[in-house]
Amino acid sequence: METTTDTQWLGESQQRVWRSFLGATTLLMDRLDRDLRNAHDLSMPEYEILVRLSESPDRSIRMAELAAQIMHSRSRVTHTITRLERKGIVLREQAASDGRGVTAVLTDHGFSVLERAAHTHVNGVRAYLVETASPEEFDVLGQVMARVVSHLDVNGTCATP
Amino acid sequence: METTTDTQWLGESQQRVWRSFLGATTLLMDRLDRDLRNAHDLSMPEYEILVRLSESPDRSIRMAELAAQIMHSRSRVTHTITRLERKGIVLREQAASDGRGVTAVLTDHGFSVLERAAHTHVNGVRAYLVETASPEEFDVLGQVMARVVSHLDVNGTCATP
DNA sequence: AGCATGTGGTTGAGCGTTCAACAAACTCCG
DNA sequence: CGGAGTTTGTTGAACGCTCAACCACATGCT
Repeated sequence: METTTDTQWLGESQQRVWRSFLGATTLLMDRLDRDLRNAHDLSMPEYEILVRLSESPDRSIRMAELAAQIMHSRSRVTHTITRLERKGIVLREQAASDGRGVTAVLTDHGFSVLERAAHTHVNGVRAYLVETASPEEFDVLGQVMARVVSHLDVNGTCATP
Repeated sequence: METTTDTQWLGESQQRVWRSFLGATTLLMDRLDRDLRNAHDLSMPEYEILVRLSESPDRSIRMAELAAQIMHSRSRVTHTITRLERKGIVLREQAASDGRGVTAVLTDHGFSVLERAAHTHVNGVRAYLVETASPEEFDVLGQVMARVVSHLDVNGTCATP
């Protein structure tokens, strides 16, 4: 572990950046989530899943792959898919070729929910994030975030407790 | 609201940035939280509160002010402080001069918990975020995040449902 | 003073997440 | 083949957060 004094503390300005980052992500995620819920009865995690499914051949993805794509635990995806299934937005299918495999499939109803929700979401992302940065700044943001991901997402699989 | 077609979708590269951002924040927050919990039985939200209290005169802040600083709802802060109180890390005091006011106070024990936890947290922030960016990039990050906050945090008060 | 409105803080129910434990199916090597 | 070890997905309890309702005090208007 760490002894009592060998830590390199954050400087004044680094701290300011870090606190802005914390505040911004809190406000941003809360807001996007709330917007989606109010307008379409859909949470952000649910929305992310719909997006991935809709982009995939057959509108279906295996549970583990889905979890990896959105960086959620397998357990979390199980629960989320269960809720989505109850709403008739998604359904489960046995994966051919692997007895354990389960693939989530987007229903037609689910797709139409997504089509409507996407407007709300994208407008939010634009207004709350994209518009606050110049294209150059936005690129920098992307590069840094990508590095954070590849650094933290060892072996492409999220927290598997 | 929005009609069916007037939405300006995100371009290929904007989408990549946005997804990196989502993934990075998910992984980053999860990891910092887990590190703190494993080493010090403290969640990120709890830690944030301790930091603010420790920086404040008398190591005490009023509930609403605390909520505003860390961008959480008043209700959320109430719950978090209740848990911290049970752990003996914080205690509640009636605010003089306002019959309704309650201020949270950091106990000595709480302060010593914070002293130890800070190492873990700061090392994490450095390793997972600061080190992945050049100083210039990090500044850009800070500027953009600060703008997001001031844009979303109208009236300095978080989501008051 | 007296009533309306606003603010500070709490409460409890319900939802969503984590975590640890588990079962079933796959892999691979002796 | 057969059994150890891994991967996939689920489960249920415990925890944390949100939301709406609420009480108590404060403020402002007439």
